[in-house]
Parts: sequence; C-alpha cells; structure tokens
Amino acid sequence: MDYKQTINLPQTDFPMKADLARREPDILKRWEETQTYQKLREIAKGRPTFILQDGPPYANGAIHLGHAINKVLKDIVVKSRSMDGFDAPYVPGWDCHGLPIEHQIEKTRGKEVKALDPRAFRQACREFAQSQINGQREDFKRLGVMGDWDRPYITMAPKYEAEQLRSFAEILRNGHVYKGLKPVHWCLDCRSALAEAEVEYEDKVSPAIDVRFAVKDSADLAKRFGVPGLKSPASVIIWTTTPWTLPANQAVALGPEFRYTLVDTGAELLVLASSLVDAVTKRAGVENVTRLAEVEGAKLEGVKLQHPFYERVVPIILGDHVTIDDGTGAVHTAPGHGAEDFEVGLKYKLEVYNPVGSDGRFVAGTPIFEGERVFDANKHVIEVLKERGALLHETKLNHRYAHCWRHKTPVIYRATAQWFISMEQAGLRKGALREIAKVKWVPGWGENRINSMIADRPDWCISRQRAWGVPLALFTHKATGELHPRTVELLEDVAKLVEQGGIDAWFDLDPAVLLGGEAAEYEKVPDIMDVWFDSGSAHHCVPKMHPDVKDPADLYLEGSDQHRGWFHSSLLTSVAQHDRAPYKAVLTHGFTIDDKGRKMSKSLGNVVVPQKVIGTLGADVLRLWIAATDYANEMALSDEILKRVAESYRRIRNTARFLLGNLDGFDPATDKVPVSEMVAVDRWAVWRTHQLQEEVIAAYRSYQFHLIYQKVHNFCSVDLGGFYLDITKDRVYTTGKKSLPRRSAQTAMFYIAEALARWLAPILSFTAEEIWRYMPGARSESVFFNTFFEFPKELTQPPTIDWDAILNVRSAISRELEKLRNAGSIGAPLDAEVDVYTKGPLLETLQSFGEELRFVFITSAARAHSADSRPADAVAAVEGEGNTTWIAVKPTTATKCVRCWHKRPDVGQHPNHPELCGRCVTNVDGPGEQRRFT
RNA sequence: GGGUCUGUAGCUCAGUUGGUCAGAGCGCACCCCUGAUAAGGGUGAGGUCGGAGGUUCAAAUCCUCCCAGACCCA
Repeated sequence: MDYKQTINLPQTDFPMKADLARREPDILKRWEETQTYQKLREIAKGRPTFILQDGPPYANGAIHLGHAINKVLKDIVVKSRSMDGFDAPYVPGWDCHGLPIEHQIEKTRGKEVKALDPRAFRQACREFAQSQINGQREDFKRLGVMGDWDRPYITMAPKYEAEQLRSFAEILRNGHVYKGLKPVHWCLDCRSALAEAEVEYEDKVSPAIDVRFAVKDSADLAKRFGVPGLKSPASVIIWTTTPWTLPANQAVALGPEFRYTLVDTGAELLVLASSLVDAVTKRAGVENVTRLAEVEGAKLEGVKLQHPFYERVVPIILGDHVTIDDGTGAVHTAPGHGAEDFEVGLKYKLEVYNPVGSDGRFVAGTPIFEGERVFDANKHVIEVLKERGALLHETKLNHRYAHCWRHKTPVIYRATAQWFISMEQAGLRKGALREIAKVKWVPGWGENRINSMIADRPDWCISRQRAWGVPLALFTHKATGELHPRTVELLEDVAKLVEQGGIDAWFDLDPAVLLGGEAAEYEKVPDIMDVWFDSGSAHHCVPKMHPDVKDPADLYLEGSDQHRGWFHSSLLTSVAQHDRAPYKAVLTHGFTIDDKGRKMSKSLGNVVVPQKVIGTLGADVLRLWIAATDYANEMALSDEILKRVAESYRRIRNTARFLLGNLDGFDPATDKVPVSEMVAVDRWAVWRTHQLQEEVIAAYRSYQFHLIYQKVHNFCSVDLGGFYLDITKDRVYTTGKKSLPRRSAQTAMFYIAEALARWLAPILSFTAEEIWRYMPGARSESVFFNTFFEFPKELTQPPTIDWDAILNVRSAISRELEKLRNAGSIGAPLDAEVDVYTKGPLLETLQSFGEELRFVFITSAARAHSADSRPADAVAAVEGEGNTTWIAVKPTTATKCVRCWHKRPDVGQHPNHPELCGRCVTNVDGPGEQRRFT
C-alpha cells in the first residue's frame, strides 16, 4: 500500500515565488477596478477619524527614493490607523507654482513668452505641472500607496488659489502683514527676491580688503583709549569681501565684549581687535608695531568715522554678530545689503540705503559708481580706495558665498520694497512658539529644532517678482503706497473671481471692476506670493475642497528638512490665521544615504532608483525596507541591504504560504475547533500570536515600524519556523484529514494567518492582499476592509503550561543531537531518542505529556525522569534555579515507520499494516489518535 | 563656522531611570533533511558598543574633547 496518499501534505496555489514585479500590477488593477479606496471610505464611515495631511511634492520631475519613502511611510500610517479602527482618508496633493516650473517653460518656450504673453506662459506652466502630476501619480500608485488619486488637491486649482487668498485675507486682517524695505537675497538673473530655500552656498573667489575708516575726532579716540593724545591720524580697519557694498556703508560695528587695541605702525594709528593685530599687520606688511592701548569694544561706541570716499560720517556701533575669527574685528555695516546689518541698523536707526537697482547696477545719481554692475564695481571701488589712501591691504579669498539655486550665479543682498508677514507686530512668533509646545513631535528633538528656527527667524518675505504663482492681490495707493482701506473685502472679491477664472482673473483684471471710480488712484501689486505660502495654507485650503480632510490634522509627516519648510510655513500661516497649529503631531524621517553613510548623489554613483527596485524586486520589497529602517536617522540603502530585505521578505512569504498550505481542506465555518478542545501547543501558538499582535499594534500606534519588521520576522523564523510549525507539521500530515488533532492545528494556523495578513497589510500591501485571497472561509473583498484580528477571548489568556521551560529543554536537546549528528550516528532527529532528567514542575509537565512528549523534540522517543535517576552519561544541559536538567540522547534502534518516519518498537505488530507504527495504524485504519498536548 | 541629530557584530535593529547590557533576527561557516523543496531544521564563529579622556565602587548607558556622517543655517 502506498501510505503516502494518506499523508496530508500542504496544498495551496499561493505561489512560493513572489514574482512581485509582475504580480503587483494585477493587484493594483483590481484595487482600481473595484474601487477599493472608495469602498474603504464607506466601510470606515462613522469611525473616529485620523487625518494625515499630505505635504504636497513639487510637480516637477520623476519621483526619487525620498518621495518613495515619504509616501510609503504615509501609506503605512494611514493603513495601520485604518486597521486600528479609524476612518483614515488620504488625499494626496501637489505643489504646482514656483520658479522651477517657470524655468522649465522658459527652457522650452524661451524667456520672451513670459514678458510678451504672460497668460500663455502661465497656461504652459499649468499644462506642464499637470503632466508632471500625472507622471508622479502613476509612480506613487505603483508603490501601493492607497488614496484618493482621482481627486487630489493641487495648489493650482482655482478653488485652491481662491482659498489661499482667503487665508491671506484673514492673516492680513489679523494684522500680520506689512510692506517694508528690507535687504533680501536678490538674484541679478531672476531680477527677483529669493527665498532662503532658493539660495545655496558655493565657492566663490572674492576680493578681500582691509579698509581704513579715519577717525574724525582724535581727541575723542584718545580719551576712549585713555591715552594723552594721538600723534598720527588714526583709522578703524574694516575687512570686507564685498567692496561694492561700501557706497552703502552706514556704520562700523564692533563686538561689545571683544578687546580692541590702538596700534602704532610708525606712520599711522590703527584700531584692531586685539587678537587680530598680528594677523592684520602682518598681511598689511607692517613691521614694528607698537600697542599703545587696549579697550573693550563697548567703550568705542559712537566714535565718528569718515567714510572712505563719500562725504559721510558714520558711527561706530556695537553688534553681537561681530566675530573675531577672521577680518579685523570691525565690521563694515550697510543695512541695505545685509541681514545682520539691517537688524543692527534698526537699533541705531541707520538708513536702509540701497543704491543698487534690480538689474544689479548702481542707480542714477550714485556718486562715482553710477551705472556700474556691482560685481564689476569691486575693482573700481578698490581703485578709489587706493586713490584716497584708504586701502590698507588687498587680496583674494575663496569662500562659501550665496548663489541662486537656479542660475548658479552669486546673489546679492539688496533692500527693496517687499511684503512681509511680521513675526512680532501681531504676536506671530509668540503664538507659534506657544503652539509648538502643544504639538507632539516624533522624534522629540524635532520640537527643539523648529523652536529655535521660529525663535530666530526674521520676518517672512512673502512677495516674489515672478509670473507663475498666486497673486499678492492687493491694491496700493499710487501716491502714498498705502493699502486700500477695504483690502480685506477686496481680497474676497478677488477670491471669487479667481475661483471662477483662476489666477489669470487677477492678472487680467481691470481695477475699475472692483474699485470703480477709485481705480485711477490705485494700482495692482504685481507680485506673486512665495510658493511656501501656497503649500503652507493647505491646512485651510484642502478641507474647503475635500470634505474628507479636516483642520487641524492629526499628523503631518515629511522629511526632516521640512522643519524649515512645510512644517514651518504651515505653522506660521495657521497661527497667523487661526492662532493655533495646523497639526496635532509631526513626524519626520531622515534622508537616504548609502551603506557607507554618504548621501546619495549622481557623482558618487550610489543612487538607488525606486522605479528600478520596483521593476525588479517589487514594491513590497522596497516597502519592507522602508518599514524595516529606523526613519528617525538617516536611511541607508544599497544593493546588499536590498538583498537582505528581499531574503527577509521570502521568509515571511514562505511562512504565510506554509500556513495556507496546511489550511487546505479547512473551512472555518464548520471545522474550527472550540478552544476547550484544542491541543495545548496550538493554544500556546495562538496566545503567542496574540501577544505579538499587542506589540505590533503598539508599534504601529507609536510609528515604530522597524520594530514590527523585527518582531514579525523573528516570529516567523523563531516561534513558527523554529518551533511551532516544525513540530506541528507531523501532526497535520499524519493524523486523519478531519481528525480533531489536525483540525486543532488548522484552527490555530487559521487564526495565525488571519492575524498575520492584517499585520502585514500596511507594509506588505500587495502580499497581504494576495494572502487574503488564498485564505479559507468567507471574507471581505480586501484585507484593508478589516481591522486587526480579534482573537477568541479564551486564547488571549496565558497558558498554564510553562512552554518557555520546555523550549529551553528543547534547545538543549538540539545541541546534544547535533553532537550525534556530527559524529555520524544520526541524521534526522527522528533517528534518535531522548531521556530528560529533571524535577519539580518541569518534570511534572514533561511527564504529563506522556507519549506526546516526543513530538515536541521531533525524536522517535522521549521520556522524562526524575533527576535522581539520571545515568552517568547524562549531560547537564539546562541550569535552572537550583534545578539542573540532564539530558541523554542516543540513536534509536527501532524500525522506521514508512508512513510517519518515526522509529518505533511497535512497527510491524499489525498484520494488515506490517510497515506501520501503532499510531499510524489507528490514524489510517482506526478511530485515530488522541492529542492533548502536542 | 553655527544649530539639531546619528554612530552597538558583515546587514537591519533591541538594549527602560548607569550595576548578568554585550542581545535578537538575517547573512556567513559547518551539519542534517528531502513529505514547506529555487523550501525547511540544527550547531557555531563574529562586536574592546566610532575614538580618547573623565565622573563613579560600577558606563554602551552621565560629562568633555576628537573623528565620521546627515539635515538645516551662515
């Protein structure tokens, strides 16, 4: 007889080979065709909501790994909240306005279009942005990210633009907006102000000069230094790398705490920071200097200096921004050309003087330098200084200098009329700082970080001199420059127009339409708003457009750079508008690096392209990597790491497959075994699974996905593969197909699979959905329509048997068996039999297992005895508390049962089944065996 | 240059308030199985916890400095 036919081997169509690259698109198609996301919204209706507000990616270019990480993390959060019983919608967004898109269009259509036909230019921008959105959307979907992809929010939607204006109107009404003259980063090529984010720092060679500012009143200086009188003319020496800013000089700043020395070179007297005297005089080629006196900077405040080439007297002022790392310790101050200069200038009421036009040339009427380009003027300034005898020293310096991120050209600081959101005038900074403290920041240091940024930041310049963006829809009085008194109402009028006709409605607007007779007195502000305001007002705009999204959101989740970006701009607009934060919690993730800890860059050739990973290993493997990596730090990815992840994936997949295979022929509706009748180890397995689920859910709630990966993988390898499934497969294979022992195991495996599929769903979305389809029993269309598995209550109670102790004995036996194996005495553990010598509760437990004990160790025989009766050759294997367990293993001499492969003395005792052991006889040709423990 | 943060076995991660805290899984090596089979099981070797000082009876865990890296800023 061929007993093999009586063995219940695993049977499932769930493929071992994932073939994700090929199979995932099919699942994707089904999600789309069956409207899985939309159905989920219906199913989740009425539950408590969890709102993750999407930070919109910029609608330009193919998605890279950073996008993938961000979207997948969001997807994991949303899906896990959904499975945890929340209604968690996800409305993706795109950021559409701004310079990069303008540049794309300029590249293809030429710069002229922008000036000649701005309407057509904006239309081209719009179409370009839409095409980018379409491309990115497909890639995001392919990652398995589930959301309302048919109804995303895009910042160039007329409704969004209109709502943004309404948000701005409220901010203005709340008194945060002002028009000011202020130095801003100015790109000579853009002819526009740049946001901080649009500036990058690159090496540049600049002239570095030491310049004399002659002291007007020698007697005053002498007094301040406490010397009787000065025998030579004295100068304060400043050091600068931007000679062209000297025409705008209004003061010389010293550090109040630093010490300054009056130096006699023989020919003249110089005032220098004491610690820099040697360096300066050395480079100036001065020998034999005499230090006449020393005094702290604060003592020199107010000393009058002669501007080196203009008829202008400028004061010595004090500033904390002065350093003595290099230079002279005296800082040339031009409030029209520097942020710190501007700040300190405010204190001393210095003029914000800016003689430079938007084209980067000195304006008409600028003495000496009129019409010259600023960087070219450097040379001329130096010549003039030389002529006037004001140049002490000149050299070149290679240093980091601000450049336009787009043009890669050096930018300047230039004071211009700009619109600002004030950090102080209506308490914005104070409010924002207060709100930061109320938000939960994950990881915690994020709070510290954004706090210091808000605490230190200057007012927010929100105006841009560009074409592709939401207009700063204001009317100012032609003569006074004042805002129209009905500005807030007018903004609402404009918003209505924009809602219908988009931003073109403003640009095309005849002011008379809104202002009537006043139109002649007012002009439209031509500026557009900083794009950061666009996305920053999403908390207001999106809920107005999409009923699923609410304000404030439960979570914002972006890369750590967004502390200065979107987290920051959103906080400011929200506090300015509503006096509260737009989010209850903020989660940040790090950036990708390679396995050597370096950032990914084309030049290093270490860039991992998500599309390529998806096309080979599959999106689920990429998702698993994202989940497995602790996003709080940098996230390292390389081919090796990917290989490891793919291996882990296979382990998890195969575990699921084996569970499914053993569930062949199991119908939970009729075959589930009542808990009271389940075999003890099956109950243990379910209990253990439940325990793990508690940990998994806790980790999802605290966004610690990498722990889930560790725990679940560990569970599959150790608890299941290394123990439960290993010892149970004998029972599933050899007992009767419908027998209680087998059904008990199937019941446990069924529960385990039910739980496992749900744990995996937020991370391995494709695979979980695939598993779901192969699960027995009636079930919903998608795994995502479920919440985490609810175990039968009785199975969540801890078992009375001390399985940990048994597992200790088991691993000790494994070590002993390994010795036999290496000695060539046995191969499989079934070739051996084992005697365990112990005492106390462990002995009682093991003995209570009786004949079933051998199944725990997968040996052909196993017996438990009192420790006292141990033979001399037993090995002390488990050290317990005052209780050592001894083990003796040996090859068994019994005959192998052809059916169950155990070597049993009762093989051959049954005349009809001479090759079988007694257990198999009853399973094949009798009532079947009983199992209580294993 | 400044701010924030990170650095535990080849890889991914655990290590609560300092005192079995030097761990897990994977990978690797070797062995076994061939009824999860391009699977499965077992055993084992790997780390002076980035480095150097210091505090303490005791530090991966606290302090200082240094090195490397990331983000933001200048």
